[in-house]
This record gives sequence, C-alpha cells and structure tokens, in this order.
Amino acid sequence: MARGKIQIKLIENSTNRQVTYSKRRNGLFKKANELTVLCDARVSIIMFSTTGKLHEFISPSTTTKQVIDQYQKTLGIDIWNTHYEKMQEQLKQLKEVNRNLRKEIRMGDCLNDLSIEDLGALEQEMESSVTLIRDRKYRVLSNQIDTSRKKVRNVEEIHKNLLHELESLKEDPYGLVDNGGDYDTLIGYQNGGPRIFALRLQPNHPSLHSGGGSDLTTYPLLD
Amino acid sequence: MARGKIQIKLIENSTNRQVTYSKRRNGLFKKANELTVLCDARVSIIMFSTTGKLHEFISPSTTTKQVIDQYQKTLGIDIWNTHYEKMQEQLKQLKEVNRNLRKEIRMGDCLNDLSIEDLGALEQEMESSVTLIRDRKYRVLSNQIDTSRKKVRNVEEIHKNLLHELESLKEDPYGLVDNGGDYDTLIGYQNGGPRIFALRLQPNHPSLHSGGGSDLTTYPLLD
DNA sequence: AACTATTTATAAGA
DNA sequence: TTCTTATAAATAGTT
Repeated sequence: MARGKIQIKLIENSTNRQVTYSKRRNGLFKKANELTVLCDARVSIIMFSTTGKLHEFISPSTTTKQVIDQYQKTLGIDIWNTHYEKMQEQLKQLKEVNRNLRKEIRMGDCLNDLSIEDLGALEQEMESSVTLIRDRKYRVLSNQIDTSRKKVRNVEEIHKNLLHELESLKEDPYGLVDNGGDYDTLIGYQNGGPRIFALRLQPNHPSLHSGGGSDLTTYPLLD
Repeated sequence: MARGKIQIKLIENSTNRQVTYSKRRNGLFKKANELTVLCDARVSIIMFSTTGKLHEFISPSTTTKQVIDQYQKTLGIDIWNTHYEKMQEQLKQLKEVNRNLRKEIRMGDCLNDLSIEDLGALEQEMESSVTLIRDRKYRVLSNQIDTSRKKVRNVEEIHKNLLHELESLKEDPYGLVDNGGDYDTLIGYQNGGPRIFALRLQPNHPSLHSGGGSDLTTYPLLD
C-alpha cells in the first residue's frame, strides 16, 4: 500500500512473504489492541505461519483460555472432544497397565505380602523354632539317657554290695550280716519289704546269652 | 485517523464506540484475511464486545477448532475445562500409583527372582532337611536309650542271679555254687576274672544317698 | 451508510 | 532485522 499497490494473493518470494507476514502481523495486533482499548472489547488472535510458528494476541486483563472458554460456551460446541478423547484413551491404557501390575503383584502375593524384612524374620523364626524343638527333644532324650545311666550305676552299686555280702558270707558262713532292715525307702524297686538279691555272673547262662547279649556289645555306654 | 486524530482510549460515547467497534472490526478481519492470503497463514480471531456479542474470523480452509487444537498442542498450556483438569488429576494419580506399584515389585525382586514353584521347592527342601536332621538325631539318641535300657536289664539279670546265689549260700552255708568259671566273656565289666558281687540294700548308706539317690526319683525308667 | 479529509499502515528500497 | 518514505488503505467525523 505504499510504493505501489499489491494484489491480495500469495507472495511468491519467500523472503518478501516472511517480511510482509511480520509487518502485517504487527499491524494486525496493533489494530486489535486499539480496538480493545477504544471499544472495551476482548480480542484473541491466534495465528500460525506456513512454517508452523505460533503468534498470538490477547487483550489485556484476560486470557486466551477465558476467551476460548467463553467462545465454547457461547457456541455450545465441545471443541475439546479430540483432546478429551485422547485423554480418555490414555486413562484407559494407564488403567490397563495398572491392572496388570496389580495382577503381577497378586501373583506373588502369598510371599509379596511379606517384605524382605518379614521374610528374614520368618526365616529366623523357622530356624529358632527348629532349634527349639531340637533342643527340647535333645533335653528329653538326654534326660532319659542320664536316668538310664544312673540306674545302671545304681544297680552296679547294689551289685557291688551284694558281692561284698556274698564274700562276707563265704568268709563267715555261720554269721549273718546286719543289714539295717530299712530297705523300703530305696527307690526304683516296686516290690516293697526287705530283700536281698544275689547274682552269679554266668555268661553261658541261657537266659543271658540268648536274651540279647550280643546286641549289647553294639551299643557301648557313653562316657 | 481521518478528520482528526484520536487518542487510543475508551470511547466514552456509546454510539460512537459501537460504530468504531464495527468499523475497526471489519478492518481487522479484512487485514487478517489479507494476511492469510498473502502469507499463507492460518489466523483465528475471536472477539467479544462489551455487550458480550461474539465475532470471529477464521482463515479459509481451516476451522477455529483446528487452530485452537494446534494452539494447545504447541503451547502445552492447560486451557481446558474442569473435566479436563479432573482427568489430568486422575492421570497424575494413576501414574503415581503405577510408579509405586513398579517400585513395590522391584523391592521384592530378590525373592521374585524365584518363582512360586522355586520357593515351594525351597520350602520343601528346608522341611525335608529339618526332618532329616531330626530323624538322624532321634535315631542316635534312641539307640543310646535302647542301649542303656538293655544295660539296665542286663545288670538286673545279673542282680537276680546274684540274689539266687546268695540265697543258695544261705540255704547251704557250707557248700559252694558251681559258677562255670568263665566270666571274662561277660560284657560291661572291665575287671576280668571270676567274680561275685554282693549288695545289701542300704538306703542310708552315704555313697548311695548323697551320690544322687534323690535325683533318680525324677528320672523314672521308660516302660 | 456514504463521504472525505486526514491519519495510519506498509511495500519497496536502503 | 530495522529505518525510510512514497503511497495505499483505514477511518473519524460529518452528512
């Protein structure tokens, strides 16, 4: 419009077009601003160049969002559908992923419900439980062994005394050894009353030999 | 700009303002259109008058929706409505949950490396190991008990025989019982050679009483 | 709305 | 890009 009239048609020269775009854009924005001030109007200008570059004008004291919101409200058009739909897509996908993750976790739930710490504690618990049971069993059994050993010693003691008595009788066949007469208090023997046991060591005696004499050699007494 | 310059400020006269708004709006749209044609740009103008009246310009071969979509896409600005914002909230939360779920899965990885089958096998292994050890221990200990029991029975047998011998001696104080003379083969007694033990039941005997006689009551023999 | 004096925008050149 | 400037275009005020 100066230095020559121009036809309103695409400017073929790329550089010229670029310059004109810049100049006229500024002019447009200036006019828009003047309009805003002069007439108290709200104006939103959004423009994209061929290269996709964005430029926008918005009246002071408002926002593009507000203008667009009012535009949508006024026309009753849901111009956000595309975006909304995209977001719904995204939501759907995320939920799907979420569900799969939860499923994955649930697969290992019986163990995943327990943390590593929990599992470590469980392991210790199991170990100590095993130890506990082992110890108890051992105590009971060793008590039994101990008891048996003491019984053996007791019987051996009785044996020795019997032997002494026997020898006393041999040495003094006509006398009798005083035995105190109070046998009932001795434990381990159910048949009450004074008693005297005698035993001859008879390795060839059938009752000893066949009874299990050979077995005994395979189970030596503990220390 | 004609017939006198004007100040760029609100036109007080309502009618004048209205007229100017109309004239300048047309001028703006004309300029926008020229820009569109000359520079192959896409322009969207949305404006509201003070009275709330809507006017819009849009470059041919496009729509306001498209321009606004691209606008949003380009700026990434949240110009969307409440619904959109709610969805974004939801998206955010879902992503957060998602991240946590992934973290949770990663947390239990050291155990998740083992499948349920692996863990089950591990559990069985542990159980059978415990059983194995328990059984072994039990076998050893029960053998010891068995041995001890047999020892007791053996000693008791010897006892009984001694008792018999003692009684035989009492009945026939001048005679001697034939004892076969082969005692060395009897197990459990280190001191070889023929022997005869004698024992008097003496509950008040110091060696028996203080040695552990009371302990024995606490450890009854097994059936 | 149309007119038009005047201002403003801007195409081309620097 | 910006500046200049001749000139086209826009428009304020009038009719």
